[in-house]
Amino acid sequence: MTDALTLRDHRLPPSFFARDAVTVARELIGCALVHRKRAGMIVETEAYLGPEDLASHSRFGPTARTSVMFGPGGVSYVYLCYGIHQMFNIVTGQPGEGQAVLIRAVAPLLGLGENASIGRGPGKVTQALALDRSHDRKDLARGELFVAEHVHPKPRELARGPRIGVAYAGAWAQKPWRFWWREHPAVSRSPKR
DNA sequence: GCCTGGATTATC
DNA sequence: ATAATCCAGGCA
Repeated sequence: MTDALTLRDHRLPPSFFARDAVTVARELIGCALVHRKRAGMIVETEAYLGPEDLASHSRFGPTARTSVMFGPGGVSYVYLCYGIHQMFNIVTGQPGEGQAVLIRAVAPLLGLGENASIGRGPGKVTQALALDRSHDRKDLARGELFVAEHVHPKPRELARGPRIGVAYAGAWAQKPWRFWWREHPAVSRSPKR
């Protein structure tokens, strides 16, 4: 059974996030993203590496917005995109590296109701879990926002491919650093290019 | 300071 | 195909 107490007992430790973003992005599929009384099973992620990755927000080095990416793993990074949508990320790796994983889709686990089924995409993840920029730079090792290991009935079928919406990044746009649960209905649509 | 363009989404 | 909506980051 999935309930709030069970999830709370399976919070992922900082060591989980201290590894490289691609590994963390892959292993987050199937885990639970928990915020207060709401939880969603992560079914789609994208890895963003450090300044060398021209698709990453860290490509300009530490700035007022992105300095959190250069801190330790296991901390949230939430930003506003297109002036409309809030995007939820988790910093990974070691201090100074500038990596993060974007959570692009979750499936309803607890308290999401119909929210999660209305529309899809990373902007809907924050909406469903009631997250916004006030949840930026939160330590996922403590508090009411965290990721938990989650035992799901079906074995996950993992797919991977290029990240979405980063055509400006040249060759880096081709890197297969998007991961998703194959054929899961909650996964975002894949726009052309 | 000004200007450009988004790790998007829904609708026309 | 395009509007919505605002702010980050580069450059002057």
